[in-house]
Amino acid sequence: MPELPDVEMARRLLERALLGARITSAVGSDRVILRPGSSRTLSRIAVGRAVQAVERRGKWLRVMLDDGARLFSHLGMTGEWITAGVDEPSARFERARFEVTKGRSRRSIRYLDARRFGRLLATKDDIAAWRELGPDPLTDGLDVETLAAALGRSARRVKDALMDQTLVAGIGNILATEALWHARIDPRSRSDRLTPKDVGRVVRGLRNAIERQLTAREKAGGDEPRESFAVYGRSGEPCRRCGTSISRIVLGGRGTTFCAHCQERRGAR
DNA sequence: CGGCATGTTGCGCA
DNA sequence: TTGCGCAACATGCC
Repeated sequence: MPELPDVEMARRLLERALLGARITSAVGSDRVILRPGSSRTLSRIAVGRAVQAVERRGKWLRVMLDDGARLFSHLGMTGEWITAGVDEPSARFERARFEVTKGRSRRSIRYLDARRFGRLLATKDDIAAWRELGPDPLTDGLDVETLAAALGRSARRVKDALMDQTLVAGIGNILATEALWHARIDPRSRSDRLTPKDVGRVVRGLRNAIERQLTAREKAGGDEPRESFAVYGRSGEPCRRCGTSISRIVLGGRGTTFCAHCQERRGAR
């Protein structure tokens, strides 16, 4: 379930469970997810440590430990964190588990991941993927100047540029699709052909899409209600603005829906 | 059975 | 060098 809003929900859950807690056990049951580390690395770095902060940047989570070491979590396509009682049996697709104590209470925090595209890393320093992340729209804020500069440097399709984690962090296929619909810009537009006004609309489109997905999750408690999407997954349905049937194309191997009538193309191809 | 999937990386080609 | 398609990763679900 992972794009920025989902990862933010995961961050809040981990913060409630881990902040101020001490890790008494850490076990990973899947080398793919721990790669290039191992369950031994994970427990060696995490066990005995207290958690000082649970942060998110884009789709990455960073758990800061009291000796300066850190845990990084990326949810891939199907990753999920849950909390459980220490005696509860393993959940389906459970790949790693932490046990923590906070005051007198003991909790078990578990990482689930069906497809195993996610990552769980224990390191002494920040990893490259974290360092190379662009500004996060929620924690760093999104400003038109910065985005305009980033988009202006490349002739790529604007949708691909928005999903480039080094330009802006946390935008995936859903948010990019939704934001461009809100902005009324064709996803195939060249990113360097957007006017400053266009970039302003993209920024508002992103804020709008992020905000409504976060709210939808806060309300529903879990899954992303498809109801909260304006165009994503709605090919063939009428555009909510103009009624035109929503188109579906494939860009960079990803399904892309848009309204061919009210999302205008910038830059011919 | 076929098609699709919220992510990332690496390869080959133009 | 840049942009882009595509396969791979490993699996679930409709």
